[in-house]
Amino acid sequence: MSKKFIDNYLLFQLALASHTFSEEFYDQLRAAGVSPPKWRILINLMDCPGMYLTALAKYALYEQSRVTKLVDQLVGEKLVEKRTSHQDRRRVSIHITDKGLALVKPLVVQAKIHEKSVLAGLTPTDRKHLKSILKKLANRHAKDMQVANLKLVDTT
Amino acid sequence: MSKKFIDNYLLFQLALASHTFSEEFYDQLRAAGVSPPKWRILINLMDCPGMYLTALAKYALYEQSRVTKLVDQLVGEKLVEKRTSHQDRRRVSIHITDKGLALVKPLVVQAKIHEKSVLAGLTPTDRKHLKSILKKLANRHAKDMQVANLKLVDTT
DNA sequence: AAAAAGTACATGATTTTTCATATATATTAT
DNA sequence: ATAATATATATGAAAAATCATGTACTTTTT
Repeated sequence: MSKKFIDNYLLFQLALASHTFSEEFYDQLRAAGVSPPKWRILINLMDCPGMYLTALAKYALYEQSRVTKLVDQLVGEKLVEKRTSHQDRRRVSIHITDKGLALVKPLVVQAKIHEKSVLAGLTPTDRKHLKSILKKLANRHAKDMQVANLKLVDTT
Repeated sequence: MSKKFIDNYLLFQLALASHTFSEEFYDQLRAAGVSPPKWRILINLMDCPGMYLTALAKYALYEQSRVTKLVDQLVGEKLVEKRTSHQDRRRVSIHITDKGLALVKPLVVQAKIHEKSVLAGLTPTDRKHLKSILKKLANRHAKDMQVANLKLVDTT
């Protein structure tokens, strides 16, 4: 079958790789009773606790209003907490709870194992190249963050 | 800010790259009045006209029932046509119309220009490595297609 | 120091997407 | 040939996501 345009189109290639491997891992997540969006919120908070809601949204690649709703659900499950900033009472910093950490930590272990299985399909040099190139590409997103002059975490 | 896990986690890196660049292009699409899902259906059909609905769904990375609905909308806009297969009357092969091609072709030109701008941020060797590695990764998806023993196009 | 403009987050209506399942046709096993 | 199983697509209710806008607070301008 000829897929002349698509198979060489970077955006499709990236979407395909992302989709294929994410779905693989999402099956494991769902088996643990965690939806993919909640996982994305939780690992971001694990990496960077106390992030402000808008920053969290940008890092988790979701819309702000969606993150408001996801966070509210997670608050209901006692997996995260919201704290109003004292410096700026409009802002809400989000903190992962101990319960949240207890849920997410074993999933991080699983994620690392899964990642290994994905990378196992590549040669060591390919692995190195891939990660280094993806990091270079990530800078464009990082620039957007700067342009937005985004304040990330609560430093009270 | 320390993002120790996420910044090195392949699935996140892929999602970030895919998201960042796709959103850039989606802005152009929306300006042309085409939603991202419809674009994905249409380019797949441009590349491979007459695909069966289920195959189209796998290639466009959407669920079957969703593609049924997207295709029905596109039929309403006269951008694609559905034809029942004579060999297997359950199957529906989807064909892009001339109107559909006329809509999509200029967008393909834009997509190629946009892709160039993305790749411009990389060295020529990085560009080569990236595409070749992504193609290797794509084989896992291709294997799924084979496992599913998917009949792709109508050959009446 | 007001007024105006800007920002962070929340809210609710609308749209999109998913999930479970129905329907129609094909294939396989008896 | 018939029954049982499997497959392709459609459908409709439910859930999730988006969009436009509201509210509360801050910053900037005059």
